Amino acid sequence: MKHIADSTVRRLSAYLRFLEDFETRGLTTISSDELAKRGGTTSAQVRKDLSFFGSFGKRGLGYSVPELAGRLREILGLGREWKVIIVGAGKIGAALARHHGFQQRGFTITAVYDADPQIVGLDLDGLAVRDAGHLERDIHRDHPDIAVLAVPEQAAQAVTDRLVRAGIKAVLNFAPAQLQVPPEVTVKTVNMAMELEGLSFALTNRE
Amino acid sequence: MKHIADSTVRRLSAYLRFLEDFETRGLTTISSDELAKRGGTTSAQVRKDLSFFGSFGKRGLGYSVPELAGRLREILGLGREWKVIIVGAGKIGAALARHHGFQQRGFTITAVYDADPQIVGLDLDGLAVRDAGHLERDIHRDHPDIAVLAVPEQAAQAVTDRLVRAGIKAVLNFAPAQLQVPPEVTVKTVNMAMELEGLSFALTNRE
DNA sequence: GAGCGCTTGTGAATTGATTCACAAGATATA
DNA sequence: TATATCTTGTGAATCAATTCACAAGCGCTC
Repeated sequence: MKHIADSTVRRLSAYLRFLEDFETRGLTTISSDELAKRGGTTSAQVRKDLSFFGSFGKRGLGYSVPELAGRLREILGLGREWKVIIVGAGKIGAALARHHGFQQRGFTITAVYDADPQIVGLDLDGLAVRDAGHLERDIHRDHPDIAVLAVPEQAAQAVTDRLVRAGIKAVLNFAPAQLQVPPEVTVKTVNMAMELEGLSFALTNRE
Repeated sequence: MKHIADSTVRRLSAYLRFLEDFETRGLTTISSDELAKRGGTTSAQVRKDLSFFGSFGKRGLGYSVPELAGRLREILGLGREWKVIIVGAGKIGAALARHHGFQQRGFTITAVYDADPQIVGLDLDGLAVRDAGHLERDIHRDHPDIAVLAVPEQAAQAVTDRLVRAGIKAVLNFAPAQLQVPPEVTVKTVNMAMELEGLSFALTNRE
Protein backbone atom coordinates (compact mmCIF):
# COMPACT_ATOMS: atom_id res chain seq x y z
CA MET A 1 0.00 0.00 0.00
CA LYS A 2 1.09 3.55 -0.72
CA HIS A 3 2.39 5.31 2.35
CA ILE A 4 -0.34 7.13 4.26
CA ALA A 5 0.61 10.29 6.14
CA ASP A 6 0.11 10.50 9.84
CA SER A 7 -2.02 13.60 9.42
CA THR A 8 -4.36 11.67 7.13
CA VAL A 9 -4.85 8.91 9.70
CA ARG A 10 -5.60 11.47 12.41
CA ARG A 11 -8.25 13.04 10.20
CA LEU A 12 -9.82 9.66 9.42
CA SER A 13 -10.09 9.08 13.14
CA ALA A 14 -11.81 12.46 13.52
CA TYR A 15 -14.22 11.74 10.65
CA LEU A 16 -15.20 8.47 12.33
CA ARG A 17 -16.02 10.29 15.53
CA PHE A 18 -18.26 12.75 13.66
CA LEU A 19 -19.96 9.94 11.77
CA GLU A 20 -20.75 8.16 15.03
CA ASP A 21 -22.29 11.36 16.27
CA PHE A 22 -24.34 11.73 13.08
CA GLU A 23 -25.34 8.08 13.37
CA THR A 24 -26.79 8.53 16.86
CA ARG A 25 -28.67 11.56 15.55
CA GLY A 26 -30.26 9.33 12.94
CA LEU A 27 -28.75 10.93 9.82
CA THR A 28 -28.21 8.51 6.96
CA THR A 29 -26.15 10.46 4.45
CA ILE A 30 -23.53 13.17 4.67
CA SER A 31 -21.49 15.18 2.18
CA SER A 32 -17.75 15.73 2.25
CA ASP A 33 -18.50 19.38 2.87
CA GLU A 34 -20.45 18.75 6.08
CA LEU A 35 -17.74 16.39 7.30
CA ALA A 36 -15.13 19.02 6.49
CA LYS A 37 -16.94 21.76 8.41
CA ARG A 38 -17.13 19.57 11.50
CA GLY A 39 -13.46 18.70 11.25
CA GLY A 40 -12.10 22.14 10.49
CA THR A 41 -10.83 21.16 7.06
CA THR A 42 -11.99 21.32 3.43
CA SER A 43 -14.22 19.06 1.39
CA ALA A 44 -11.39 18.41 -1.07
CA GLN A 45 -9.23 17.24 1.81
CA VAL A 46 -11.91 14.86 3.02
CA ARG A 47 -12.37 13.37 -0.43
CA LYS A 48 -8.64 13.07 -1.00
CA ASP A 49 -8.17 11.36 2.37
CA LEU A 50 -10.85 8.80 1.55
CA SER A 51 -9.63 8.32 -2.03
CA PHE A 52 -6.47 6.61 -0.76
CA PHE A 53 -8.63 3.70 0.33
CA GLY A 54 -11.36 3.52 -2.30
CA SER A 55 -14.45 5.42 -3.39
CA PHE A 56 -17.20 5.17 -0.87
CA GLY A 57 -19.55 7.97 -1.91
CA LYS A 58 -22.31 8.51 -4.43
CA ARG A 59 -21.94 11.46 -6.79
CA GLY A 60 -24.66 14.02 -6.28
CA LEU A 61 -25.61 12.49 -2.94
CA GLY A 62 -22.70 12.11 -0.55
CA TYR A 63 -21.76 9.24 1.72
CA SER A 64 -23.94 6.73 3.57
CA VAL A 65 -23.20 7.45 7.23
CA PRO A 66 -23.28 3.83 8.49
CA GLU A 67 -21.38 2.53 5.48
CA LEU A 68 -18.61 5.10 5.68
CA ALA A 69 -18.34 4.60 9.44
CA GLY A 70 -17.94 0.88 8.83
CA ARG A 71 -15.30 1.43 6.18
CA LEU A 72 -13.34 3.77 8.44
CA ARG A 73 -13.46 1.29 11.31
CA GLU A 74 -12.10 -1.31 8.95
CA ILE A 75 -9.35 0.99 7.63
CA LEU A 76 -8.32 2.01 11.14
CA GLY A 77 -8.31 -1.59 12.30
CA LEU A 78 -11.07 -1.08 14.84
CA GLY A 79 -12.99 -4.20 13.88
CA ARG A 80 -11.23 -6.15 16.61
CA GLU A 81 -10.25 -5.84 20.24
CA TRP A 82 -6.76 -4.58 21.04
CA LYS A 83 -5.13 -5.65 24.28
CA VAL A 84 -3.37 -2.76 25.98
CA ILE A 85 -0.99 -2.88 28.92
CA ILE A 86 -0.01 0.15 30.95
CA VAL A 87 3.56 0.29 32.22
CA GLY A 88 4.03 2.68 35.11
CA ALA A 89 1.27 3.22 37.66
CA GLY A 90 2.27 6.67 38.86
CA LYS A 91 -0.08 9.60 38.55
CA ILE A 92 -0.48 9.48 34.78
CA GLY A 93 -0.46 5.70 34.48
CA ALA A 94 -3.04 5.28 37.24
CA ALA A 95 -5.28 7.94 35.74
CA LEU A 96 -5.13 6.20 32.36
CA ALA A 97 -5.87 2.82 33.92
CA ARG A 98 -8.97 4.22 35.58
CA HIS A 99 -10.09 6.06 32.47
CA HIS A 100 -12.77 3.91 30.92
CA GLY A 101 -13.05 5.86 27.68
CA PHE A 102 -10.70 3.54 25.79
CA GLN A 103 -12.92 0.52 26.16
CA GLN A 104 -15.55 2.04 23.86
CA ARG A 105 -13.34 1.87 20.80
CA GLY A 106 -12.13 -1.65 21.43
CA PHE A 107 -9.00 -0.96 23.47
CA THR A 108 -9.04 -3.19 26.55
CA ILE A 109 -6.59 -2.59 29.35
CA THR A 110 -5.48 -6.05 30.38
CA ALA A 111 -2.74 -5.24 32.88
CA VAL A 112 -0.94 -2.45 34.71
CA TYR A 113 2.67 -2.69 35.88
CA ASP A 114 4.96 -0.81 38.21
CA ALA A 115 8.45 -1.37 39.56
CA ASP A 116 7.80 0.23 42.97
CA PRO A 117 6.95 -2.42 45.62
CA GLN A 118 4.84 0.24 47.38
CA ILE A 119 2.61 0.42 44.31
CA VAL A 120 2.59 -3.23 43.19
CA GLY A 121 -0.58 -4.89 44.40
CA LEU A 122 -2.66 -1.73 44.59
CA ASP A 123 -6.12 -1.99 43.09
CA LEU A 124 -7.01 0.42 40.27
CA ASP A 125 -10.73 0.03 39.66
CA GLY A 126 -10.50 -3.74 39.52
CA LEU A 127 -7.03 -4.06 38.00
CA ALA A 128 -4.27 -5.09 40.40
CA VAL A 129 -0.92 -3.44 39.69
CA ARG A 130 1.56 -6.17 38.75
CA ASP A 131 5.27 -6.33 39.36
CA ALA A 132 7.18 -4.91 36.40
CA GLY A 133 9.61 -7.81 36.84
CA HIS A 134 6.96 -10.04 35.30
CA LEU A 135 6.58 -7.99 32.13
CA GLU A 136 8.40 -10.40 29.82
CA ARG A 137 6.71 -13.49 31.26
CA ASP A 138 3.26 -11.89 30.97
CA ILE A 139 3.84 -10.58 27.44
CA HIS A 140 4.88 -14.02 26.24
CA ARG A 141 1.79 -15.50 27.85
CA ASP A 142 -0.87 -12.87 27.08
CA HIS A 143 0.35 -11.28 23.83
CA PRO A 144 -0.82 -7.71 24.41
CA ASP A 145 -0.84 -5.55 21.27
CA ILE A 146 -0.06 -2.10 22.60
CA ALA A 147 1.98 -0.84 25.56
CA VAL A 148 1.25 2.53 27.13
CA LEU A 149 4.46 3.85 28.64
CA ALA A 150 3.95 6.04 31.71
CA VAL A 151 7.28 5.68 33.50
CA PRO A 152 9.75 8.43 34.49
CA GLU A 153 11.92 9.85 31.74
CA GLN A 154 15.09 8.14 32.96
CA ALA A 155 13.52 4.68 32.78
CA ALA A 156 11.71 5.17 29.46
CA GLN A 157 14.32 3.83 27.04
CA ALA A 158 15.26 0.83 29.17
CA VAL A 159 11.63 -0.20 29.63
CA THR A 160 10.99 0.30 25.92
CA ASP A 161 13.91 -1.98 25.08
CA ARG A 162 12.43 -4.67 27.32
CA LEU A 163 9.00 -4.29 25.73
CA VAL A 164 10.42 -4.47 22.21
CA ARG A 165 12.54 -7.51 23.03
CA ALA A 166 9.43 -9.20 24.44
CA GLY A 167 7.64 -8.61 21.14
CA ILE A 168 5.57 -5.44 21.57
CA LYS A 169 5.01 -3.70 18.21
CA ALA A 170 3.21 -0.51 19.26
CA VAL A 171 3.96 1.94 22.07
CA LEU A 172 2.04 4.99 23.24
CA ASN A 173 4.68 6.99 25.08
CA PHE A 174 3.83 9.55 27.78
CA ALA A 175 7.42 10.02 28.92
CA PRO A 176 9.14 13.19 27.68
CA ALA A 177 11.77 11.19 25.81
CA GLN A 178 12.65 10.47 22.20
CA LEU A 179 12.52 6.65 22.13
CA GLN A 180 14.77 4.62 19.86
CA VAL A 181 13.03 1.56 18.44
CA PRO A 182 13.55 -0.77 15.47
CA PRO A 183 11.58 0.10 12.33
CA GLU A 184 8.91 -2.57 12.79
CA VAL A 185 7.81 -0.94 16.05
CA THR A 186 5.52 2.10 15.97
CA VAL A 187 5.76 4.74 18.67
CA LYS A 188 3.41 7.65 19.26
CA THR A 189 4.53 10.16 21.85
CA VAL A 190 2.26 12.41 23.85
CA ASN A 191 4.43 15.10 25.36
CA MET A 192 2.54 17.59 27.49
CA ALA A 193 5.58 19.73 28.21
CA MET A 194 6.12 20.12 24.46
CA GLU A 195 2.51 21.16 23.93
CA LEU A 196 2.74 23.74 26.70
CA GLU A 197 5.93 25.10 25.16
CA GLY A 198 4.13 25.32 21.83
CA LEU A 199 1.51 27.48 23.55
CA SER A 200 4.24 29.55 25.20
CA PHE A 201 5.78 30.13 21.77
CA ALA A 202 2.44 31.12 20.29
CA LEU A 203 1.71 33.56 23.13
CA THR A 204 5.19 35.04 22.88
CA ASN A 205 5.35 35.36 19.11
CA ARG A 206 1.77 36.48 18.62
CA GLU A 207 1.62 36.58 14.85
CA MET B 1 7.85 37.40 11.65
CA LYS B 2 7.67 34.74 8.98
CA HIS B 3 5.28 31.96 9.91
CA ILE B 4 6.94 29.14 11.81
CA ALA B 5 5.60 25.63 11.36
CA ASP B 6 4.29 23.71 14.31
CA SER B 7 6.69 20.87 13.61
CA THR B 8 9.59 23.32 13.84
CA VAL B 9 8.49 24.54 17.28
CA ARG B 10 8.16 20.98 18.52
CA ARG B 11 11.69 20.23 17.39
CA LEU B 12 13.05 23.38 19.06
CA SER B 13 11.46 22.20 22.27
CA ALA B 14 13.15 18.81 21.85
CA TYR B 15 16.53 20.42 21.14
CA LEU B 16 16.23 22.43 24.33
CA ARG B 17 15.61 19.29 26.33
CA PHE B 18 18.73 17.66 24.87
CA LEU B 19 20.79 20.77 25.50
CA GLU B 20 19.73 20.78 29.14
CA ASP B 21 20.84 17.19 29.38
CA PHE B 22 24.20 18.03 27.78
CA GLU B 23 24.51 21.00 30.10
CA THR B 24 24.17 18.87 33.23
CA ARG B 25 26.77 16.52 31.77
CA GLY B 26 29.15 19.45 31.54
CA LEU B 27 29.51 19.61 27.75
CA THR B 28 30.13 23.09 26.42
CA THR B 29 29.74 22.76 22.64
CA ILE B 30 27.65 20.58 20.36
CA SER B 31 27.28 20.18 16.61
CA SER B 32 24.06 20.16 14.63
CA ASP B 33 24.83 16.54 13.81
CA GLU B 34 24.92 15.43 17.45
CA LEU B 35 21.72 17.33 18.16
CA ALA B 36 20.12 15.69 15.12
CA LYS B 37 21.10 12.17 16.18
CA ARG B 38 19.55 12.71 19.61
CA GLY B 39 16.38 14.07 18.09
CA GLY B 40 15.96 11.54 15.31
CA THR B 41 16.35 14.11 12.56
CA THR B 42 19.10 15.44 10.29
CA SER B 43 21.77 18.05 10.81
CA ALA B 44 20.41 20.11 7.91
CA GLN B 45 17.01 20.13 9.60
CA VAL B 46 18.51 21.35 12.86
CA ARG B 47 20.40 24.15 11.14
CA LYS B 48 17.37 25.15 9.07
CA ASP B 49 15.17 25.24 12.18
CA LEU B 50 17.61 27.51 13.97
CA SER B 51 18.19 29.68 10.91
CA PHE B 52 14.63 31.03 11.15
CA PHE B 53 15.70 32.85 14.30
CA GLY B 54 19.29 33.82 13.67
CA SER B 55 22.72 32.23 13.45
CA PHE B 56 23.90 30.95 16.77
CA GLY B 57 26.75 28.62 15.83
CA LYS B 58 30.43 28.89 14.98
CA ARG B 59 31.57 27.37 11.70
CA GLY B 60 33.96 24.51 12.23
CA LEU B 61 33.02 24.28 15.90
CA GLY B 62 29.31 23.93 16.50
CA TYR B 63 27.07 25.61 19.06
CA SER B 64 27.81 26.74 22.60
CA VAL B 65 25.51 24.58 24.73
CA PRO B 66 24.55 27.20 27.32
CA GLU B 67 24.20 29.96 24.74
CA LEU B 68 21.97 27.93 22.42
CA ALA B 69 19.89 26.75 25.37
CA GLY B 70 19.39 30.36 26.39
CA ARG B 71 18.43 31.40 22.89
CA LEU B 72 15.92 28.57 22.62
CA ARG B 73 14.37 29.47 25.97
CA GLU B 74 14.01 33.01 24.71
CA ILE B 75 12.51 31.92 21.38
CA LEU B 76 10.05 29.57 23.09
CA GLY B 77 9.06 32.26 25.59
CA LEU B 78 10.31 30.29 28.58
CA GLY B 79 12.07 33.25 30.16
CA ARG B 80 9.03 34.00 32.27
CA GLU B 81 6.47 32.23 34.42
CA TRP B 82 3.21 31.19 32.80
CA LYS B 83 0.10 30.88 34.95
CA VAL B 84 -1.90 27.78 34.12
CA ILE B 85 -5.39 26.87 35.27
CA ILE B 86 -6.85 23.39 34.98
CA VAL B 87 -10.54 23.15 34.20
CA GLY B 88 -12.05 19.79 35.10
CA ALA B 89 -10.77 17.83 38.09
CA GLY B 90 -11.81 14.36 36.99
CA LYS B 91 -9.26 11.59 36.58
CA ILE B 92 -7.15 13.34 33.96
CA GLY B 93 -7.47 16.84 35.41
CA ALA B 94 -6.59 15.67 38.92
CA ALA B 95 -3.59 13.70 37.64
CA LEU B 96 -2.33 16.78 35.79
CA ALA B 97 -2.84 18.99 38.83
CA ARG B 98 -0.75 16.63 40.95
CA HIS B 99 1.93 16.23 38.28
CA HIS B 100 4.75 18.50 39.33
CA GLY B 101 6.76 18.19 36.12
CA PHE B 102 5.32 21.38 34.62
CA GLN B 103 6.74 23.61 37.31
CA GLN B 104 10.31 22.96 36.13
CA ARG B 105 9.81 24.75 32.86
CA GLY B 106 8.04 27.74 34.33
CA PHE B 107 4.42 26.62 34.08
CA THR B 108 2.72 27.21 37.42
CA ILE B 109 -0.68 25.74 38.12
CA THR B 110 -2.54 28.48 39.92
CA ALA B 111 -6.03 26.99 40.17
CA VAL B 112 -8.14 23.91 39.44
CA TYR B 113 -11.87 24.05 38.73
CA ASP B 114 -14.75 21.61 38.55
CA ALA B 115 -18.50 21.94 38.17
CA ASP B 116 -19.36 18.92 40.34
CA PRO B 117 -20.19 19.98 43.94
CA GLN B 118 -18.89 16.59 45.09
CA ILE B 119 -15.46 17.52 43.76
CA VAL B 120 -15.36 21.25 44.53
CA GLY B 121 -13.34 21.80 47.70
CA LEU B 122 -11.23 18.64 47.43
CA ASP B 123 -7.55 19.13 48.05
CA LEU B 124 -5.15 18.14 45.26
CA ASP B 125 -1.65 18.29 46.74
CA GLY B 126 -2.26 21.74 48.22
CA LEU B 127 -4.59 23.12 45.55
CA ALA B 128 -8.25 23.31 46.52
CA VAL B 129 -10.65 22.57 43.65
CA ARG B 130 -12.67 25.71 43.00
CA ASP B 131 -16.22 26.04 41.75
CA ALA B 132 -16.31 26.34 37.97
CA GLY B 133 -18.97 29.01 38.44
CA HIS B 134 -16.19 31.36 39.54
CA LEU B 135 -14.12 30.89 36.39
CA GLU B 136 -14.89 34.29 34.86
CA ARG B 137 -14.48 36.18 38.12
CA ASP B 138 -11.14 34.47 38.84
CA ILE B 139 -9.81 34.94 35.30
CA HIS B 140 -10.55 38.66 35.44
CA ARG B 141 -8.80 38.87 38.79
CA ASP B 142 -5.79 36.54 38.29
CA HIS B 143 -5.11 36.76 34.54
CA PRO B 144 -3.96 33.18 33.93
CA ASP B 145 -2.19 32.67 30.59
CA ILE B 146 -3.10 29.12 29.69
CA ALA B 147 -6.13 26.93 30.41
CA VAL B 148 -5.85 23.15 30.43
CA LEU B 149 -9.21 21.69 29.48
CA ALA B 150 -9.95 18.32 31.04
CA VAL B 151 -13.75 18.25 30.99
CA PRO B 152 -16.07 15.68 29.34
CA GLU B 153 -16.47 15.90 25.58
CA GLN B 154 -20.03 17.27 25.77
CA ALA B 155 -18.97 20.22 27.92
CA ALA B 156 -15.76 21.04 26.05
CA GLN B 157 -17.04 23.63 23.57
CA ALA B 158 -19.23 25.46 26.08
CA VAL B 159 -16.41 25.72 28.62
CA THR B 160 -14.03 26.86 25.88
CA ASP B 161 -16.45 29.61 24.88
CA ARG B 162 -16.52 30.81 28.48
CA LEU B 163 -12.74 30.76 28.74
CA VAL B 164 -12.33 32.66 25.48
CA ARG B 165 -14.92 35.25 26.45
CA ALA B 166 -13.10 35.75 29.75
CA GLY B 167 -9.89 36.47 27.84
CA ILE B 168 -7.91 33.22 27.73
CA LYS B 169 -5.61 33.12 24.67
CA ALA B 170 -4.17 29.59 24.90
CA VAL B 171 -5.87 26.27 25.57
CA LEU B 172 -4.41 22.80 26.01
CA ASN B 173 -7.33 20.53 25.28
CA PHE B 174 -7.56 16.96 26.56
CA ALA B 175 -11.18 16.46 25.52
CA PRO B 176 -11.71 14.43 22.34
CA ALA B 177 -13.36 17.35 20.57
CA GLN B 178 -12.51 19.71 17.74
CA LEU B 179 -12.81 23.10 19.45
CA GLN B 180 -13.94 26.20 17.57
CA VAL B 181 -12.09 29.34 18.69
CA PRO B 182 -11.42 32.78 17.22
CA PRO B 183 -8.09 33.19 15.40
CA GLU B 184 -6.32 35.02 18.21
CA VAL B 185 -6.72 31.98 20.48
CA THR B 186 -4.31 29.04 20.14
CA VAL B 187 -5.50 25.53 20.90
CA LYS B 188 -3.38 22.38 21.15
CA THR B 189 -5.28 19.14 21.45
CA VAL B 190 -4.00 15.97 23.06
CA ASN B 191 -6.28 13.17 21.98
CA MET B 192 -5.34 9.80 23.39
CA ALA B 193 -8.08 7.93 21.55
CA MET B 194 -6.72 9.32 18.27
CA GLU B 195 -3.19 8.21 19.12
CA LEU B 196 -4.39 4.72 19.95
CA GLU B 197 -6.26 4.57 16.66
CA GLY B 198 -3.09 5.65 14.89
CA LEU B 199 -1.36 2.66 16.47
CA SER B 200 -4.26 0.41 15.52
CA PHE B 201 -3.92 1.62 11.93
CA ALA B 202 -0.16 1.00 11.94
CA LEU B 203 -0.58 -2.51 13.36
CA THR B 204 -3.32 -3.31 10.85
CA ASN B 205 -1.63 -1.88 7.78
CA ARG B 206 1.89 -3.06 8.61
CA GLU B 207 3.80 -1.45 5.81
C1' DG C 1 50.34 32.55 7.34
C1' DA C 2 49.34 28.55 4.44
C1' DG C 3 47.08 24.35 4.51
C1' DC C 4 43.86 21.08 6.55
C1' DG C 5 39.83 19.37 8.79
C1' DC C 6 35.61 20.46 10.45
C1' DT C 7 30.96 22.58 10.72
C1' DT C 8 27.81 26.31 9.89
C1' DG C 9 24.33 28.86 7.13
C1' DT C 10 21.67 28.96 3.14
C1' DG C 11 20.03 29.12 -1.75
C1' DA C 12 18.42 25.42 -4.89
C1' DA C 13 16.33 21.06 -5.62
C1' DT C 14 13.36 17.76 -4.17
C1' DT C 15 9.80 15.58 -1.94
C1' DG C 16 5.32 15.75 0.23
C1' DA C 17 0.72 17.65 1.39
C1' DT C 18 -3.05 20.49 0.27
C1' DT C 19 -6.03 22.93 -2.71
C1' DC C 20 -8.06 23.78 -7.22
C1' DA C 21 -11.08 22.88 -10.73
C1' DC C 22 -13.78 20.18 -13.50
C1' DA C 23 -15.54 15.89 -15.93
C1' DA C 24 -18.58 12.36 -14.74
C1' DG C 25 -22.23 10.10 -12.26
C1' DA C 26 -26.42 10.26 -9.50
C1' DT C 27 -31.09 11.94 -8.43
C1' DA C 28 -35.22 14.55 -9.25
C1' DT C 29 -38.61 16.70 -12.04
C1' DA C 30 -41.40 17.24 -15.94
C1' DT D 1 -35.97 11.38 -22.47
C1' DA D 2 -34.21 15.88 -21.56
C1' DT D 3 -32.80 19.24 -18.17
C1' DA D 4 -31.29 21.05 -13.83
C1' DT D 5 -28.96 20.42 -9.60
C1' DC D 6 -25.77 18.12 -6.60
C1' DT D 7 -21.60 16.08 -5.13
C1' DT D 8 -18.00 12.82 -5.90
C1' DG D 9 -13.31 11.42 -7.45
C1' DT D 10 -9.08 12.83 -9.24
C1' DG D 11 -5.36 14.75 -12.23
C1' DA D 12 -2.94 19.25 -12.20
C1' DA D 13 -1.36 23.20 -9.79
C1' DT D 14 0.10 25.25 -5.80
C1' DC D 15 1.99 25.65 -1.43
C1' DA D 16 4.94 23.90 2.36
C1' DA D 17 8.61 21.18 4.42
C1' DT D 18 12.73 18.69 4.03
C1' DT D 19 17.02 17.52 2.07
C1' DC D 20 21.00 18.52 -0.78
C1' DA D 21 25.20 20.51 -1.62
C1' DC D 22 28.58 23.74 -1.18
C1' DA D 23 30.82 28.33 -0.27
C1' DA D 24 32.53 30.50 3.69
C1' DG D 25 34.32 30.79 8.34
C1' DC D 26 36.82 28.99 12.34
C1' DG D 27 40.56 26.66 14.87
C1' DC D 28 44.62 23.96 14.77
C1' DT D 29 49.21 22.62 13.25
C1' DC D 30 53.42 23.21 11.09
